[in-house]
Amino acid sequence: MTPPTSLTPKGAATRARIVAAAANLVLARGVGGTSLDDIGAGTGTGKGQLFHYFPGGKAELVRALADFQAERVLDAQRPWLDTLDNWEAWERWRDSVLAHYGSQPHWGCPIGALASELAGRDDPSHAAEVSAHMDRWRGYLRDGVERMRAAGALHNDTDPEQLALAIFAALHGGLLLTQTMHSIEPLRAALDGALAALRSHAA
Amino acid sequence: MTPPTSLTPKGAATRARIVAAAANLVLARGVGGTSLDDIGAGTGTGKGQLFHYFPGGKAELVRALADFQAERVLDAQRPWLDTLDNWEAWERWRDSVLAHYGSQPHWGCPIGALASELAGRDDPSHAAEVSAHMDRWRGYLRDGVERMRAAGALHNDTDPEQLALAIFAALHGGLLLTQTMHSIEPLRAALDGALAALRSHAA
DNA sequence: AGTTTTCTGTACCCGTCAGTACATTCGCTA
DNA sequence: TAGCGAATGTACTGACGGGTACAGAAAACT
Repeated sequence: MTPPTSLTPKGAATRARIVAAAANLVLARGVGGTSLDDIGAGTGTGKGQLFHYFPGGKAELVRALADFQAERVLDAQRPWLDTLDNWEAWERWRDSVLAHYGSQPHWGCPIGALASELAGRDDPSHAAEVSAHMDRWRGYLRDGVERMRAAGALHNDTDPEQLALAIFAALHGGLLLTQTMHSIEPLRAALDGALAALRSHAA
Repeated sequence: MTPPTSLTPKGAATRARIVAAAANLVLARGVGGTSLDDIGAGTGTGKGQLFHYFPGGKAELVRALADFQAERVLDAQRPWLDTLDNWEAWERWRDSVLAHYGSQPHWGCPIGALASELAGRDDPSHAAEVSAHMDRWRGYLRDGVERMRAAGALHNDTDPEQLALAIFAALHGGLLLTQTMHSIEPLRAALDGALAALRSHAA
């Protein structure tokens, strides 16, 4: 399950190279559309290395990909995501999301697409690990709504869980549509709509 | 490309049986996760029939599936979807969407999941045909927003295209989350949020 | 230097799956 | 009842892809 007991600097570099390249390939063509040979060709490596660094095979590689992409995506939203407690911060958060996904080499969300493709596959635990990232992400939004309410910016009867769910859904729906429409516009519209919904609860 | 020059009633029934069963299998496990043998087993048929009725192979079958599911999904939203011109109609529409997806044998949206899985695959025209269904669906929502504005229920500076995009994104994001959370709640929250955004443009 | 461990490359195995070939049965019409 | 096309069943093929075996190169450690 775990890579060899220790990694030399060279080994760590190779492993990182594989993850980064595989992440982009999978984002572009999906897990099912990306073979281990593709990944090897994209990194100048072969199956030897792949199974050396990911003894669990493709499943373990995909797990590593999910972790990698989750960090990348969440980092792009910081520091706003962590401190959502005023209207200005929400706007900034929206801008950072738009900027991040607009600069990606491909449309769509690495985590969302992964979660969707893996849902209802053979291994439920596999899908669960990916959706755990989704839950964490959604949790940040819920905390933000909660902070807004605590600060008196939102009505007291606002349900942070529900509202965060709505914002999170809008975000991912917008990302799904960027995939099919090949444009950033749906994401912008979706986030504007989500913030309008948030504002409709203003105290 | 087209099935044999003519179909007997028996043949038409078999074809329909294949489409219906395949639709559910693909909804549950995705295109990549469903083999032609699976479909055969699920309908008591074999590859003989599959290629008899869909000479274009899996690609043609998937196209038929998309058409089938699109009609099914849009029909479930009628008549509200066609006549969105007052607040009550939007509420009814929301209810019909919730009822439909709540009664499905599996979570998620057949069209949305298909569009996401096919985006960035080998055949772009294949993905385009699926997303054409998405565009049509979105068009109904845009017309509804347009009607609301024409009726004076929304501010005149409201952009129906943008607003419909936001509502459509919320819908599909909610559906994506039903897949990962195995609950209808995210869809309900997403639609409530979308309608709140719509109401924020009330005249 | 020598030994051990990590790193890298290649060739192979085996299951799965889309697609094909072809034989057989069914159902209609003459 | 003969014949024709549609409908069905089965066995096969060829490619692809995940995974394994194993051998050689490169470091690290003593």
